[in-house]
Amino acid sequence: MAGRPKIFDEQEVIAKASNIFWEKGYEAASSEELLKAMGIGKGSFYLFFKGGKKELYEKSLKQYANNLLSSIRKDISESDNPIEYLKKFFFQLADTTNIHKAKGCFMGNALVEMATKDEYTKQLVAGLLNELEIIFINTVEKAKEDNLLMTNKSSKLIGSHLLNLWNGLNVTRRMDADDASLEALIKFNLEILT
Amino acid sequence: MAGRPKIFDEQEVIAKASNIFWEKGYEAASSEELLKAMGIGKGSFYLFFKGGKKELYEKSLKQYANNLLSSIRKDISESDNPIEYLKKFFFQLADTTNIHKAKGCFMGNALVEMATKDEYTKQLVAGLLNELEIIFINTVEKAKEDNLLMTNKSSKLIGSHLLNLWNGLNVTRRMDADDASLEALIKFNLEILT
DNA sequence: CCTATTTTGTACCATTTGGTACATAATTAA
DNA sequence: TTAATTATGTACCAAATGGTACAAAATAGG
Repeated sequence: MAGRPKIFDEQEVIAKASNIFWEKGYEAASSEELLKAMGIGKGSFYLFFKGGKKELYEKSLKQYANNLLSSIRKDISESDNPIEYLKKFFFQLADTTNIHKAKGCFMGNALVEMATKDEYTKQLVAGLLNELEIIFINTVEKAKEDNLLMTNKSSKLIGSHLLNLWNGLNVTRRMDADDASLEALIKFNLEILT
Repeated sequence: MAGRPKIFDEQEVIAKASNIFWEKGYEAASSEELLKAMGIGKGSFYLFFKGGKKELYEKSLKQYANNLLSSIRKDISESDNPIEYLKKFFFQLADTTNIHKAKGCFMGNALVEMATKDEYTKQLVAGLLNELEIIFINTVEKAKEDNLLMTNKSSKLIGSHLLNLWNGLNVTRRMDADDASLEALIKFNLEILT
């Protein structure tokens, strides 16, 4: 294989672009700052991302989501009490020291921005969030089987509740409520997991 | 008072601009389409909105929110069962025939878009959403006094839960879930009002 | 060492952006 | 009728946008 060698790794530059997109959203992230963050020039970028900014955005969302989902799946499968894991997962949203506090959920942000702007991307993001919901549902279902959880509510209902809680908290916490209020709110919404 | 007469009403043009901002967000709403929707030219616009697009956006948010809040307060004060009113208020979010289904909540959208972009506007919107929360809290509090509601949870907790539910549903329903699932989700989250 | 191949960096570009300048139109008060 | 005042419409503008063209650089194989 001849040719000048690439100076970047695709996954790495996508990860760097993700941070910009997550913080600023699609439109507000200029290609200039994206390129700067990625550390590559326009020549290379448009050679490897023929779809331009939109392609980069979609790949950012997919990669970020898949990493997150994989990480959660792994943690749950390794946990001896998945319900407790879920609780911690939500309580982290009340932690002010969390770096990502003001950024919300990358997928949720994208859903809001793309909902009226780009049907394809919206469906893509909706699918990713759906995968998170499925994780919730499966985790709850298995916990029931393992007698870790007693409830007459369906796993589907609880899973959809958890996803909606996730979506809501990622908006609500941007109102700068104090940690204690958020914690009480989360605790209340997780009583179903008791 | 001398001078050429105005051809527009400020509140009316703000309302028209609100529809564009609500649907597209701040950045994606171009001044061209805003002006077109408002039916006025640049000359008039920049004369009355010295702050330009940003001022228009903020006034749109304030006016929309104040109208909504006033309307809700009025409905509640006239209702003989405010708790039932609240339930209907939420169940409308599961109605597909609702015109605004895909648009989410104007304030929630703005909070997401402005959170990392403009601290002032973010605080403004957070304040407006807070007013909605206060309505929830006061309504619940009064319902308790009137024995319309029995619960050992604080009104503040329930109010914050309702606001978070509102925020969540306005994101979640953009995933195009079917009405029945959304209804079940809402029903579950409103059991506290039973 | 030369050639084919692949990547890189930069100069360039059309379009769109929000916003301004200013002449003109439409009023009222004197 | 005229002068002062206020609103309107349009021509214009600098800056920023995402994207393209292309020459130069860096490699591998022959």
